[in-house]
Amino acid sequence: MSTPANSAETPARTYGGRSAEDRRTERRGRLVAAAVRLLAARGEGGTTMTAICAEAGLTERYFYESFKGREAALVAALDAVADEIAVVAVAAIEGTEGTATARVHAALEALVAWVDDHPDRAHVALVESTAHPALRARRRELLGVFADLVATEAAELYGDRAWPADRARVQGLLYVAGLSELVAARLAGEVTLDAEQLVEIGSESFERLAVVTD
Amino acid sequence: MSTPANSAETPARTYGGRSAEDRRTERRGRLVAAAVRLLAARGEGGTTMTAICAEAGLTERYFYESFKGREAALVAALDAVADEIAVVAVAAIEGTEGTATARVHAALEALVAWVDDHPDRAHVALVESTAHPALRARRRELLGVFADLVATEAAELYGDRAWPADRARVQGLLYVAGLSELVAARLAGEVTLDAEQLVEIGSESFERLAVVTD
DNA sequence: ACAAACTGACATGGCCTCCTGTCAGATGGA
DNA sequence: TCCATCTGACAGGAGGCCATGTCAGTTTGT
Repeated sequence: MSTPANSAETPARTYGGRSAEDRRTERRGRLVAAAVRLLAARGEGGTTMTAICAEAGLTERYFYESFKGREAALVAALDAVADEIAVVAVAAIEGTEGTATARVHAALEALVAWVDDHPDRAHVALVESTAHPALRARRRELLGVFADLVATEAAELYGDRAWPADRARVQGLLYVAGLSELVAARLAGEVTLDAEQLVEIGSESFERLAVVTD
Repeated sequence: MSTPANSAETPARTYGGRSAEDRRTERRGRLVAAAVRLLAARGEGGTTMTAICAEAGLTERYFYESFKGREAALVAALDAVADEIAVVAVAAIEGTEGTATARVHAALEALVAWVDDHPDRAHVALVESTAHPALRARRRELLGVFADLVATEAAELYGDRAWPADRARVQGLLYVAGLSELVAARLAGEVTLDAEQLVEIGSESFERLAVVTD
């Protein structure tokens, strides 16, 4: 009972001028960043625990400090990239005033610009996210989130002229999935479109799908 | 020079009443079928060479008789399933008379029915096809083929009211990819739609995307 | 200065996979 | 009948990864 507070569980000492928790999260960040780089460079199959540790400059012990296993690290890497994308998309939509068309346009411009600026991370989000069961599960969730986002925006932008509510999520999923495949194909060089054309096609398709015509 | 024809390379003897080539292709077929079953049941990671051989009731030697390695077998399995789908789609389109809308409807009905009748094979085509680099490459090719098919149909069905030619392939890709993700989501139970609703959404989306409105 | 906590390098065991090789038994043609 | 071909079962090495454990050296607080 000499030392009072958190004793056994977290001896909690400062090291290198930083708290235990600080160091711990910094190591986790390095591991996640390393996993993202490896996913981009070597694919899911090459992103082994050993490789992640080597890339991060950390030893295996610290890997298990932050992750239960390889799978958890892969999912964390995907989450990190997905968060970036969500931030970019939401910021563009919320930061733009004007007509519905203009806001959709702005969101797509921001997304395409991000992909062009970060092709490696985009590859992780669009391609490697399908390579492992755990990643696929997470990708499905993320697709659903974006589909809901799209559906919500459609309702907000177009009002009663948008999808009927019961179909919004489904239509949103079709749109989001189709667009992401198109972006992935462009990223892989299989489709040659400049950013402007891609944005144009994306927003035009969105309007055609979202707005009820009859 | 006593025995004349094909000597060293292909001793070519009948066994079990069947020619050498006959037996060889039958074994290959068993291996491919086994690979498809394993892809559906255990996923790409569980579809090892050893497992394929065990499932097919053949030994490793016969595996290498037909395939250069595991990858080749995986691709062959995907091809087998993709061929089925293409046959179903083409047959439905070509076998239906009537309006453009009716033909699109018929094609989607046939595809959805096939998915419902063969959920395992559908899972291989829609989900596991993204699990391995070699499979992804093949999947991309197949998506392109279906996108072109869709683009061609759009032009044939809707004439000048369809996509402009330079965008047809791209728009087709967006549609095909979006639809396949939607079908996959339904297959996974994440989206509850009966076959009729799915067909309706699919054909409606197709018309909205394909037909120029302005 | 000294003990406790922290860090990094390394090694070991267990497991599974790919792939090759060997060997006995079954089948077909001369 | 006899030999060549075909078939199936199995063994085993090489290689990779996961997960854990050990150990010397460094930093911190007392």
